[in-house]
Amino acid sequence: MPNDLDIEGRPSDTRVVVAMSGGVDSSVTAALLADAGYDVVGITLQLYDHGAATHRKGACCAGRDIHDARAVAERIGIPHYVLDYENRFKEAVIDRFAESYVAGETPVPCVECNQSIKFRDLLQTARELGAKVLATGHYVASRALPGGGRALFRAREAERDQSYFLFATTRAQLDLLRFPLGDRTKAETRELARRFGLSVADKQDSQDICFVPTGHYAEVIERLRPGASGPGEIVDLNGRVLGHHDGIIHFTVGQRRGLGIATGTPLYVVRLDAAARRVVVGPREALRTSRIRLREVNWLGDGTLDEALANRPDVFVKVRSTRAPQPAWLRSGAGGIEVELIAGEDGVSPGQACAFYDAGEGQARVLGGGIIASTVAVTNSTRAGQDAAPSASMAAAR
RNA sequence: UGGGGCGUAGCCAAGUGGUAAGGCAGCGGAUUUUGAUUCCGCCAUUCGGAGGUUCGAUCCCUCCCGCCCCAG
Repeated sequence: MPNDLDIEGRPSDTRVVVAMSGGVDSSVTAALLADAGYDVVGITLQLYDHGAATHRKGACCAGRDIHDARAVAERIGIPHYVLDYENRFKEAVIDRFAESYVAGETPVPCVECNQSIKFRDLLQTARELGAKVLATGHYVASRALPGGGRALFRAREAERDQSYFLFATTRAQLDLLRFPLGDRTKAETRELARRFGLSVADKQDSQDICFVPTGHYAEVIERLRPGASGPGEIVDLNGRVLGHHDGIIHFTVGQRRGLGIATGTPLYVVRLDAAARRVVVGPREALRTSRIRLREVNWLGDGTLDEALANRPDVFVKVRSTRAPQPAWLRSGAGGIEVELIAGEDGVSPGQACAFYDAGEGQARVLGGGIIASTVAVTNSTRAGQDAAPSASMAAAR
């Protein structure tokens, strides 16, 4: 009979590696599993230089956090290892992050980190250590499917749900991953932390990009790619020059602040033209997007992606982490997989994630998702350059 | 150097004898395991300058400075 991690055998015979960041969530995850009798091994990844980030509250996996993770492991009596993943983290996450910005996109480093660092590299390490599965403190639910395999669902507490950052998890990875906190609330987690006597019980939630200690991500990019993003023009939808900026990397679609241009009405970044080093701005209405083209699509629903697409399925999508899933159609278009947003969304940026769900509320099943390659405005007559391979937007900019 | 108009925060702008609206920009905070958005707060002891009238002037008068228009 399978135990509560859906694995055959007794907990004590089941080795589980827990990815411990030093925060409350992963600490409680480890404590919970240890308490249930599993053979738990804690692993903390050192992901980046901790010199700069040591004093940063809420940062993950540098100095202070490693310390906290170690203390928790000691407290709950499990072995704990710290692995140096700095190089691979830099290559897989930080460098890509910089490249994405330089290319005029806005990346989601957490997606990349989960996908390659945690669920590929660390998972493999866990297997090598004899673990049946890798558990993390993510707020997302994973359940065994009747016919075999597992499915991913949004967390019980919708505001806490982290499925947006996990859409790229493959089925194979899903089989080897467990998320014990998916059906718990944050309040419960903290309560458990107190009950287990963990020092991190009241530790502040992490936020912002973990490897950007100052909160100024552009500084990091500038250091990694000196001069890659030079100054350029800020133009309106008709190409009229309204001002100048010192680097496209400082902006993202939908952004209002930082433009420094005072017309009587608010201006937002409508799109970025990396080749021409231009920031195109317009009124809020110009932010409305009705269609999104995706790349790197991962399908987690029943059947194959092609089978699903054949039916032009009704789905719900999230194009940002902080909003409830919105109704959409999924289909195969000229340029690949496309998402038609029924109600439209504002400020959708290439490089961001688009996660699919089977419902707009509750613990919807995660059907996968993709990276936003380009967007099409609601009224595309005025904005030919918006739907865009780089060549098209360059042509439109002239 | 004839006539007319205007000069209020970084930009735009209301007020016009009773003690400086608003928008944009900017700054700070809240929210947020991505970027944004959004929300909240702050932002002219002072109205081109100097005098005068008045209990009291951004508002009335005089002069000066600057800008704009028309110009027979």
